[in-house]
Amino acid sequence: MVRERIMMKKIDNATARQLTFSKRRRGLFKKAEELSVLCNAEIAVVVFSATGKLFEYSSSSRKMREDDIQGLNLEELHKLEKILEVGLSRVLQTKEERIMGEFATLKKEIDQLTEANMQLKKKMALVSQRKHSRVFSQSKDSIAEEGSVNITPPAPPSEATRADTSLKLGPPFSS
Amino acid sequence: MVRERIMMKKIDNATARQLTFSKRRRGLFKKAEELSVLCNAEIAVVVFSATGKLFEYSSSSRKMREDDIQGLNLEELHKLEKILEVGLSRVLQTKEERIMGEFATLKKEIDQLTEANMQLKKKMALVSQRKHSRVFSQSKDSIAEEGSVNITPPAPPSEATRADTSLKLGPPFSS
DNA sequence: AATCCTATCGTTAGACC
DNA sequence: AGGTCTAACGATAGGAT
Repeated sequence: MVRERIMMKKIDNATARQLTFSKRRRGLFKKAEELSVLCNAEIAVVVFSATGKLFEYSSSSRKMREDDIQGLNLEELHKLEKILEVGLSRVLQTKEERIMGEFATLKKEIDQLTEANMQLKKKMALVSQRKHSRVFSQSKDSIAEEGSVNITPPAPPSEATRADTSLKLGPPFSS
Repeated sequence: MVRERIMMKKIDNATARQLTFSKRRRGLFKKAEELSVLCNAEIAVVVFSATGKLFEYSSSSRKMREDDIQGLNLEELHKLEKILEVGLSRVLQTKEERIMGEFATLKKEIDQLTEANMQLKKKMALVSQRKHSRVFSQSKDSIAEEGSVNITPPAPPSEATRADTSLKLGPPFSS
């Protein structure tokens, strides 16, 4: 078991690559932590895996503190501003698209359920009629009974929906 | 020269600390680069030194690429959005303050120069008078001569100035 | 996928330039 | 400040669990 020198190129074997990613990511975060402690520096590290998962390290509980930014000159501020602007706009745009996608999925689901509900109502009406012929009259208004599927139609998605990307989100939808 | 084990706390000696900061920062960026290459990951590292200087590494020429963000779920997007929002607002605010400070400094300088200029004009007028008494008449309109200090008064800073923080910046002012 | 193990590689403290 | 050198420390590939 001779340890071989690592070539600096993408690891071919997917399993080995994933393992290395996990190990070296921890190593990187540790190095960042050490640098931050030893030299009193403020550090943020953002890692996107090839599969798109986000990993993040920040030396001071995920924030760019007042103090850290104070010392920067205008050139540095300008540079950082641009980085953050691009990042934020990308994130906002992706988030909006994602939300729209979720809306579309939900709407589809609702349509399908609504359709299913209608079918059930029809069936129910038929059963009700047959019952009626054998026994006696029931009110036609109270079609919905215990155990039936009944859905309140949602408000139709308006133009305004699209603009609001800062919704208070509940537990995340899985992607 | 026995190398001692490093204690994980802030290095007391300022010189040694600076040296370690420089070395380990390079090391950290190298590790980030390696991880990015080996595992096809997208990585950004932001380091603020204790003195406030900014150092930045990004695996793909300072950008959060479309692809990196695409894979994130809503929770991750929300998280990243918040990080970037806070960072950006801090940066923008600091930049604005910095620019306002620079404006104040420049205005002060201008006031001083204007004052100096007035004094020089007075002196010039006196010299001119004395010359006149010894030689002969000069037009009183052409007070400004080669070698004299003359400043065009700037437009007074308006309210509008404060709002514009996205000025096209030239070479940075030193801080 | 995370953790342990360990031989080995890579990083870096300390010294000098 | 920055680069070089080197011994030793720390990270990690490969393997096992």
